[in-house]
Amino acid sequence: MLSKKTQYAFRALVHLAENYGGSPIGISTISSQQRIPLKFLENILNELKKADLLESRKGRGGGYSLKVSPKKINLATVIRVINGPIALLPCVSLNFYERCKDCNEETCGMRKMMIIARDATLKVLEKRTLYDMMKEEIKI
Amino acid sequence: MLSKKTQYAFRALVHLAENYGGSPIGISTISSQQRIPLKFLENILNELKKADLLESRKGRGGGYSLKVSPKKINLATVIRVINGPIALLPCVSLNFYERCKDCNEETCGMRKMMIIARDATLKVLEKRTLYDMMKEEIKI
DNA sequence: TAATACTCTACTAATTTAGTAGGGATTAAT
DNA sequence: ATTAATCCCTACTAAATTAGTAGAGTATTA
Repeated sequence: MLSKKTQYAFRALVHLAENYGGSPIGISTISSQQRIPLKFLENILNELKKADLLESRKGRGGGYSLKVSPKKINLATVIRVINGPIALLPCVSLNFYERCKDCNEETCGMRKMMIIARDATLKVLEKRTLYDMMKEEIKI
Repeated sequence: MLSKKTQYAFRALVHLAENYGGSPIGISTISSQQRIPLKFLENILNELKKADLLESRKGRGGGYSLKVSPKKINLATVIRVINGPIALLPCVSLNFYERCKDCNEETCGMRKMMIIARDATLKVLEKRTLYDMMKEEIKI
C-alpha cells in the first residue's frame, strides 16, 4: 500500500504537471487546492526537490515547478522517492536491496516468485508517467 | 512490502506443502525447522486455518496440514489472508475496498494508473501457487 | 527593508508490526 | 481416568513506522 504521503505527493505532482512551463506555484496554493496539510506538504515537496524532480524559487512569486517534463517522470520513480521499495521483499528490491537473513537466496522459491511479481508491477509503473496520470484525470 | 508475518506464513505453508498427503506436522516442529518464533507461528497457522487453507488435529500426533492441494492455493490468497490488500490504494482494492475521501473516483487519474498496476501484479500472484513456490525451492 | 516563500531540524501522536504470556480445550495413549 | 501432547483463544507489550506539527533560519524581490 502507498502511504498517504505518497498519495499527497502524486496529487501535488499532477497539480504541478498541469502547470508545466508556467510560473512556480507556492506550497500554500497547492496545500489549499489539494487539501494537503501545509507543513506536511512542505516536507514532501522538499524531498521531491532533493530527488531532482522539482525546482524551487524563494521569495515573492516563488514556489515549485517540475524540473523536467511530466512525460519524463515515471510513477516508479515517485514511489521510490517518497514511499520506498516497490518489490514485495527486501531481498528482491532493485533499489533498496537487503540480503535475506534466514534463507539462501539462490535456492529460495518465495524469492523467485516475488521477482516475477516485481517485474510485472515495475513494467507498469516504469512505463506510465505523470503525464499519463494527468491525462487520465477527467476535468469537470 | 510483505510483513515478516507473511514471510513466515509462506515458509510454513511451503513446509506443509512438501508434506502434503502425509500426517499432520506440529507447530513446534515447523517453528524450530523454519526458525519462526513459536507463539507467533501459532497465531499465523491459526489464521490460515480460519481462512480454510489449513486443517488441524489436536492431541498427540496432531498438528497442521494443508486442507487442499498446494496447486490450489495461490499466492494472492495467502497474502490477502495474512498481509492484507495487494493493491496500492484502498480505493483500488478488490478485496479490501475503501472509498476515497478526497477525490472523485470516476475522474481520478492516480486511481486509473493504480488499477493497471494492480491487475499486472494480480495476474502473477493469482496464477502462481504454493506448488510453484515449492517446486522452485532447490534442495541441497 | 519588509514581506513572501522556501529550508531545515526536531518533536509528538497515532497506528501498525512483531512478538509474548498464559490459561483453556481437545485428543490419544497408558 | 489420567496424563501428556497439542491446538485454541484473549490479551498484553515493545518497537517501528506513519502522519503530522512547531518554530527558527535563509533567500528573494518589490
